[in-house]
Amino acid sequence: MTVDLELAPKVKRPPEESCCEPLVFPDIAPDEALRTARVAKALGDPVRLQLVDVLREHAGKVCVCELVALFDLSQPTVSHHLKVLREAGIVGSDRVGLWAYYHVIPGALEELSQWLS
Amino acid sequence: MTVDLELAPKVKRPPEESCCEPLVFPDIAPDEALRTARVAKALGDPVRLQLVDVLREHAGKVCVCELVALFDLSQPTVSHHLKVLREAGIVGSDRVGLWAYYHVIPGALEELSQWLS
DNA sequence: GTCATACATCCATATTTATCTATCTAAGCG
DNA sequence: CGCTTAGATAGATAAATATGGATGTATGAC
Repeated sequence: MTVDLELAPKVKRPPEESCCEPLVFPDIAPDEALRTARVAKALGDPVRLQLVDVLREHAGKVCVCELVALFDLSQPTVSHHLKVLREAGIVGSDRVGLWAYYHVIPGALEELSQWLS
Repeated sequence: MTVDLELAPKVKRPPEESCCEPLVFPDIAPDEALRTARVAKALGDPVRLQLVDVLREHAGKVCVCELVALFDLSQPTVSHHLKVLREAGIVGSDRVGLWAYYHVIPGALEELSQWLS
């Protein structure tokens, strides 16, 4: 994940005759694009999308062992997907004894959701 | 992108004593999860997100040369990103003479948007 | 016809990612 | 203390991805 958005300087425009509307720029701010894309990227895997789907309904009530049982994947792989979601700021976890309970962080999906609307 | 969702058979449950709510499943259907994740994945890059952002406002009015000028990226790289968006069913293109005009396909973001709400 | 232009495709490369096995850590139990 | 169990981490590997240079393919101008 590059932090540089690679946006060209806004002054640099092609001097050619217009083939289309000139001076077009994204409406979204570069840093918002970065944050929104990061969330979308984390959701861009069917396993992770389903994990979030489960956690939205059963926040704080489902331990990881239950999440692992949902998929035909190894425990470390599910743990990896949870880590990706954690690093994207989408989920958080609480440890209670031996078990870890994950939840969707409130508002974590808000920016993406807003942008889509 | 694996087509197999790796969902475990729903009958297989851990026989151990309950550490959490048993019999939890995603609310989302596996095929919908696959489609939604595919769209999210395509949006999971700041360049592509900004491309879609521009096309939402200037659909059919911006040629690729203008899109290339927006970023500090080569033309083949922008073309690659547009292809990813095309293959995800998010954008379409029309050629007019030498130029190609892209647009966001109506409803392409609907399923993801709905799921997020 | 030749030439230039806009865009796509091909090819190579460096980086990232998904997955597993093996291992580690922390907590609970005896 | 040792043993077990839940979960995270480490390491390895195969696959996917981002990027750019070179090339191909139309189209339009001449």
